Amino acid sequence: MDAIRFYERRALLPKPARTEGRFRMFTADDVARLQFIRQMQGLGFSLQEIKQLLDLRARKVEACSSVRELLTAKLRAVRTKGRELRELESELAADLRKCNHELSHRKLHKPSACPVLETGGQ
Amino acid sequence: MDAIRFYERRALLPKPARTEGRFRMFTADDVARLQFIRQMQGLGFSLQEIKQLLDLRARKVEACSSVRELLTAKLRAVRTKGRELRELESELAADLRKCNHELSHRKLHKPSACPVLETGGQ
DNA sequence: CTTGACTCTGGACTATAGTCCAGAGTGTAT
DNA sequence: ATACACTCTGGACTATAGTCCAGAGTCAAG
Repeated sequence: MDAIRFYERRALLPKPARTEGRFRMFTADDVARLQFIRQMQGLGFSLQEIKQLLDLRARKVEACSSVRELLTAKLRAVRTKGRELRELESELAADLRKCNHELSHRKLHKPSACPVLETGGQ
Repeated sequence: MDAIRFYERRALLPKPARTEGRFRMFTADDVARLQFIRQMQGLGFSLQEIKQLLDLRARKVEACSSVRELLTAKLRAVRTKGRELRELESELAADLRKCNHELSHRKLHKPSACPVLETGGQ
């Protein structure tokens, strides 16, 4: 819950309506926003960047071209990240196949050998 | 350069050989290691996690099955991240197409409208 | 062999993204 | 009505991932 107040202070979440006793009342929209924040964080965006993205979607701005630029930049970054992630994935998957294969033939060979560790995986 | 000394202290890079005057001498292997660290960081792994991965490749461990488990976990995480990233990418790409399209027809319509901002992009 | 650019050290400092806390107040189940 | 769990606040603290610094030393070119 402390994180929510933190996001509120950083203006990633709007100041919520309160009960008579000053307790925050969250809307479904707040929840969706929070989920968006968490997802973007998981993808490696900073709170500052996430705020920019959120602001893009909320603000009534005239500067469509600046929106366009930010989106283009984000998209490029996301594509690069995705490519790298796919490479890492196939490396890890290959390591894992080797490891599993070795494991299933374990008793036939010297038992301390691990093919992933031997080769360094790449 | 400060970061390198930091990684060294955190044992992500090995203690390098020194010149007579105590200057570090880096090997090609050190450079590759550093590149690996930077790439993994870009993919959202913490230094601690990266250290684990590096240790896996360096240590002569008998516990191949624990290696297997760590790889499996990493792979699952990487796949999920990749899926999310692809979703975000197509969202951003769609927003961008809308934005570009609107831009090219700008003068025919009300000039302050931005389709990305109007719809919220999803 | 001097000079200027670089590196050495430990320690202090920074930004980010929170968590933890005490003391006070609130909401609700019984 | 009271107990108990939860929330409120600002401020202090934490972990991560570094950067910046002063004072000392080193390397390489001229």
